[in-house]
This record gives sequence, C-alpha cells and structure tokens, in this order.
Amino acid sequence: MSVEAFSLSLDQLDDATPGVDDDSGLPVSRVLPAYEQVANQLQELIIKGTLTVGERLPAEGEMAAQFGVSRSTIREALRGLSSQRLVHTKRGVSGGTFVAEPSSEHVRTYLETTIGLLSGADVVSVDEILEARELFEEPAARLAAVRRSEDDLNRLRATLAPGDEVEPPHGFEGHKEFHFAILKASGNQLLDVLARPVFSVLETRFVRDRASGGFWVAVEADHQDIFDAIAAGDSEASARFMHSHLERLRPMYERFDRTAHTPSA
Amino acid sequence: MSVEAFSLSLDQLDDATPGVDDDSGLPVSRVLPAYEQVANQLQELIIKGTLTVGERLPAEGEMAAQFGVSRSTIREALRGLSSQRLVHTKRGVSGGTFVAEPSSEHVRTYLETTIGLLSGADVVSVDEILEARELFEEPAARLAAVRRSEDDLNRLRATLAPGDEVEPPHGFEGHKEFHFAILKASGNQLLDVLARPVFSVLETRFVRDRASGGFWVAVEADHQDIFDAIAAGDSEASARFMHSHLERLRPMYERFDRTAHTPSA
DNA sequence: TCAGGCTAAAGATCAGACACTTGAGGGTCA
DNA sequence: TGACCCTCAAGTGTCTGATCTTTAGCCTGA
Repeated sequence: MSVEAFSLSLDQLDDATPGVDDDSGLPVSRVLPAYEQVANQLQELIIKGTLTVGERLPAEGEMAAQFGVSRSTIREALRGLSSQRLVHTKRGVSGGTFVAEPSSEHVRTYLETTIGLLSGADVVSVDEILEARELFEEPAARLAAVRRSEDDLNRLRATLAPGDEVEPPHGFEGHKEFHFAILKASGNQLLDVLARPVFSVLETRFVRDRASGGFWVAVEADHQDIFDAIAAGDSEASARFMHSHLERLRPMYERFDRTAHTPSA
Repeated sequence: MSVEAFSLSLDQLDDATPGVDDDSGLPVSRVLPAYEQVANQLQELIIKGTLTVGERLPAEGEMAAQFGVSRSTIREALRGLSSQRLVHTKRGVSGGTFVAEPSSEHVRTYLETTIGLLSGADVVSVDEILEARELFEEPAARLAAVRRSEDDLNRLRATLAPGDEVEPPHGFEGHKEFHFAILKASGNQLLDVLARPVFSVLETRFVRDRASGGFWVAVEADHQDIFDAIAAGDSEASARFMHSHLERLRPMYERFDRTAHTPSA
C-alpha cells in the first residue's frame, strides 16, 4: 500500500472546540485527544484490512505530517496500538512500524490478566469461573478423545506423574500441563485460546502451592483415568472422568476463595 | 498508597548496554525500551493490587522524576496501559491518571476485534469458530432455562419478531439480540464475555444483511421454539432446539466463508 | 575473502515551552 | 444572602527541535 491510505486527518478537532453551541443533548460526541483519534484511525485501517499484516507504516515523521500533528502525538498513538499487539516497531535503518500478525498467544496473556482483574474486583465470582471452566473442559475432553494425534498422546503422557513421585514440584506444573494438553488436543484453537486463561486464573489465584501432597495423589489418579479414556478414543468416558475430576476440585477452589475473602479489613 | 510504591527504577538499562560480554547463550534478556519497562512495572503494580482500583497515580512529571526518565517516556507508557484499559486519565486540576476498574464490556470489544483478526489471518478457521459457538451457546441455553429471571424472559420476548413482519431490518438485529439475551440469561458473566465476541465475529464477518428473507423466517421459528423451552424451564429441550438451530445456520456460514475465499488473487 | 569501520534511516529519549481543561476560592453586585 | 463571574493552580495535551541508539548495507584495506 502506498501513502494514500493516510489521507484522513483530524478535522474533528477543529469543529469540536469548546465554543460549540449545543443548546441541548445534541448528537455530538466527546472531543477526543489527538493521539486517540490517530490510534482509532490506524486501528480502523488495520481491522478493515486496508493495512495488511506485515505491511510497513510510514515513518513517524511522515505520519506526523500526514495527520497534521507532532511526532510525539503519533508515537503516543503507536504505543497504544503496539500494546494491543496491532503493530510492532523495529529500530535501525530497516526499521519502522509494521502491522503485527495476530497471535493467539497474546490473546491468552491478555485474557489471563484481565480475567484475573475481573475476578479480583469481584466483577465475576469464583463460581462463575469454575462453571465456565467445566463448560469448556468437558467438551474439550470429549473432542480430544476423538481427535487426539499421536503427538497429543505423547504430550499428555509426559505430564502424568513419572512413576510414583507425586510431589508438589511435579504436582502443580503437571496439573497445569495436563489440562493445557487436553485443550490443545481438542483441536479447536479458539477453545484453547479462551479456555486456558480461565484455567490459569483459577490456578494462580486459588491454588498454586497451597495444596497438600495427598491432594495431588488424587489428582494424578483422575488424570490417569482421563488419559486412558482419551487414549481409548472413548469420548463419553473422557467427558465423564473430566466432570468428576472437576467436581473433586471444586470445593478446594471455593475454600481458598473464602479464606481469601476473610483477611484484613 | 503513597509514593513509596514507585521506588523501582530502570537499572536494567544500565547493565544491559550493548557492550555486555555474553560470550555464549547466556541467561540475559533482551534490552527493553524505557517506556516498556515503565509500563511493565506499573502493570505489575496494578495486577498485584499494590495500586488499587480508582487510585490516582502520581502526576506525569513526578513519575518522570521517580523513574528517572523524561515525561514523554512516561506518557508513552501510560498510553499503552490506557489502551489496555488498565488506567484512564482525566484533565483539569482534579485530573491525573487513575487505575481503571475492569469492565467486561472492554474485554468483549477487545475479543471481538482480535478474534476477527485471527479469523481474517486464517489463524483460526470458520469451523473452529462455529464449533466454539456451539460449545458455548448450547450450555448457555440449558442454563438459561433454569436460571432466567422475569427480566430475562421479557428481554428475550422483545427480540422475537413483532407479529409476522420478519424483514431483514428486524431479522439481523433481532437475531443478534436474541442470542445475546440468552447468554445474559445464562447467569454466567464470564461465559457471556467470552461467547458474545465469538458470535459477533460470525455475524459481522459472514452474515450481516446478506441473508435472504426466507432465511430469517426459519430463524424466527427456531427462536420461538427455543424461547418456549426456556420459558417452560425445560433445559434439555432448550439445548436441543439451540443445537438444531445452530445446525441450520452452519451451512450458511460455511457458504459465505467459501465465497469470501474465492475472490481476487 | 573477510573483518572492521562508515553512513544513513528510523526509532528512542530528552528538555522545555505553551495550550487547554477543570475544580475551587474569592469577589462583585443585585 | 445568593447568583454569577473571574482568576488561579494543578494536571494533562501538544509541539518543537535536538541528540542518542540501533541496524543494514556499503566500503575499504589487509
């Protein structure tokens, strides 16, 4: 693409000066800072596909000229876009700002922190998170039984307890990896992207290394059952075992939730 | 909280200068731009809860002094955080930068654009999106049948065709609102947050106003069935009707997907 | 041939100035 | 006394212009 895509400018700024006569609740919109307008316009171009993945935007100075703002304003706009992973920048002579290729990894990271915040602010409850997790992981287990590849099975096997040593060091990481592997084996990336953060939030907020050794033994037994069902290609059994596994876990999360709500006040 | 939380600084910058002697693949990490380090540190403080919702950060100038960088650098960091809705700024004497309260609305918006991009870049396929949607909406219908409040029922009823006029103007909006209302009636906000964007992407990318009038008539009939089941509190019937509804829609999405992939090349 | 230095393009950072927004306090006048 | 206006101060918003740093490519000399 060439420069023409940037023919837009910030005219809103001019006719939205404080002096406007809005004698009532007129259909006017709030005045936006210049950096936000620039960011919005660029985001629009990326979403609509006018700017394609990997494409290089004009240099900061050029954009400043085209938008009619200073370079700092352009940079502030770009920082917003790059923190949303819509673009990324590179220094040096071959550098510049490029339209980033969307990555599911970033979405997961974002969702994990955001769901964590939503939970921390009590916008969503632990019960809702637990329920959502069950809604996601049972179908995932069902699908995994049908779709798992040899690689998936190996990955799953690798997360099971190595022999009979089921100590926390393995317990926590193994638990996490097992569930991640099932989501992956479900063969649905979108499910994986959305479900993994839900799981991660539960783990990091409510479990971590606070569970006892005996607990991990029971978890390992459940995992083994689920694994066997998936390996056998029995989707209903997979879902059933996953269901009872999650039922076993539930009271623990809820207990940690209560203790987390009792402290200093 | 007072100023002490900002005692951190950018010392990484100093001992990560290009001259470091890494005579092999040493455990060193890439040098990060100052604005990114600042953003990371602030994000950490917000996530850990050191900075609480609604709390005001020091003025930009003060932070610049505390981090030992210029005000522009601070501003670039803040733009990143505010585009992630972690903070928001206000001008004027009572202004400043404040820790934003997490809102599910923003998560939905973010997910919608991101899933749209993932789909546009063929990172996830239409089949995966369709499958994920079914995985979400069937349980949602099941839960809605059990949990729906009087308000939920009214909201649902309002989205059904008013009489026998099932024209596109109502068709598209009504279809959307109906499914949104079911997600809301499921009583699980997290499910709502994650599922709505999935649905929205399908609609805006593959349907919009491209469907025929006869199509909307069939859709309306399905909706009526689902509504009746939910109103009757019959969760299994709700899920079943939702399932067949989605099965009816599937070929249409897939058709639009193929036509979308055929063009110019 | 190749190691090392030079160069230019582009982002990163800085310093400082000025503009705009907004709440609060004080003063004026009916 | 109360409504209105003015001014002030603290913050963010924006601009200017300079310098620093990174990096690919070219050039030069052993």
